[in-house]
Amino acid sequence: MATEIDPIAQFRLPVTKERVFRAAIAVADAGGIDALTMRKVADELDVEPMSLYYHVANKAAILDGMVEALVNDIEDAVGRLDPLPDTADWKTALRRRILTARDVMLRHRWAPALFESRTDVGPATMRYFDTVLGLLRQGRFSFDLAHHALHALGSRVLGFTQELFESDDEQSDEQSMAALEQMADQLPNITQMMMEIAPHARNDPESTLGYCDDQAEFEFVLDLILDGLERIRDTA
Amino acid sequence: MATEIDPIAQFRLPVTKERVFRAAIAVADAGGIDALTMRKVADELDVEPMSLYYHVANKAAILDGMVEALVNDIEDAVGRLDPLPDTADWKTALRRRILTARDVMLRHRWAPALFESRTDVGPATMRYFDTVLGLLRQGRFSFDLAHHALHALGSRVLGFTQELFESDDEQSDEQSMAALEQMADQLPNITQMMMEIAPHARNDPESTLGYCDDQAEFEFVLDLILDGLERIRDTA
DNA sequence: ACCTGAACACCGTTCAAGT
DNA sequence: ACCTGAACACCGTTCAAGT
Repeated sequence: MATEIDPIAQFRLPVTKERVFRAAIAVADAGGIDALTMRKVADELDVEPMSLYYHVANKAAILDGMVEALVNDIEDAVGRLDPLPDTADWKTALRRRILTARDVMLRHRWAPALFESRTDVGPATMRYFDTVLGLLRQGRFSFDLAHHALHALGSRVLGFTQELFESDDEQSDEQSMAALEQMADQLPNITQMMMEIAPHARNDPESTLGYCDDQAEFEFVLDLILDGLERIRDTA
Repeated sequence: MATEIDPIAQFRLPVTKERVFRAAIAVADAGGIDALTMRKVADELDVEPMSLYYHVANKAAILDGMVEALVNDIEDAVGRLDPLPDTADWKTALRRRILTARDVMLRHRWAPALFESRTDVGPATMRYFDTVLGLLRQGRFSFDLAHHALHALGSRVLGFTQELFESDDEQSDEQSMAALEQMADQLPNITQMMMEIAPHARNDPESTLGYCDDQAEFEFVLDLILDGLERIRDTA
């Protein structure tokens, strides 16, 4: 039963679920999540759009698969880290894992919004949370407090927070700064804050709202939460 | 120059920006954010789809307007609360404001995802943050710490956290529970947690992952953050 | 088993035109 | 000033058919 072989198909890698997800990630990396269409993913794989439906049920399945693929990337990145000394405590291990997750996320700016839009949690994500839960348990957290901890960390455990003030690339910082100055009388506190903690930022188009360092803020809040959890553990 | 009057139009309210936003909110309340199309919003206003473009630039402007409308709803709800005694501290005031915001959010389940997807911050939202900043300043926070505090609270200041484990209505809890049991060997910690802190939940289809109380978790984490901030303020 | 072509229903939006 | 009809480009997806 020698199956006929498509003369073009034999010169390209066969389509698989995994390759569909990776192609989708490449499309999103290149053009943002709005550019992610079935037709573009198919293009990326050198295949007709309808072929995708042989491998995945629909677009939602691709979005779910992208999330799982990125969680696997995080787990791989954590695996490549130098092993921690036996003396390392839970906070060190968890903190390092979370900042590694953040490294992965920073390479896919569209990912946070995608993660938060999904409602189905896949097996890779489940295992990720199970591992984090294990770290907390090693840190002598009760299941009850560990459960609270997962809620407290939220998406931060995967290395991101969805910033409400995220500036998109369309609107320049000069523009938002100008809009802000126009409302100065209605925003007495924000205006004063801008002047006090970042007078230099008024002409610095590099920084988000003129004065935020996302990485520093991420770590500040992360430590606030980790320290708060530790304190609760030790006083309970 | 007596303008002709459309005999149908005179029996319906004139379309305005505000009415477009309110109609969009009604559509999303009824059918979720995916059901929000220009055509459905127009239907809601008893008007042709193309008429909307006379009042708003595009769909993105409607989404931005919906966010602003909800922020105004929050501010109104806060305004309707009994005034706090003069002795009330910053934490009481901020906590109450945030839980009031949450009440509004709970009436619009699609709103959290929408809020997080927007990148332009409108004037009402700006004023909201300015007010929160004012509360922190009254609590003797430096601008620097108050700024950190806004990051630490994140979307929580508007009454929501985007739960990664949010169960959608399609997939029943029995289903996710069954999927979880099937992976039990790969999820030793989660499995044990489920058995330990919520053995009763295994047959309780009412609770999210079987044992989470969202409101209680929200308040737990809120207090964790507020207390942590207060501690930093007092030791700085 | 794997891929494709044609077609459908639906979407946001443009443009020129109506009153 | 405010609203509309026709049309366009694009989307996810179905179905029957190809090799």
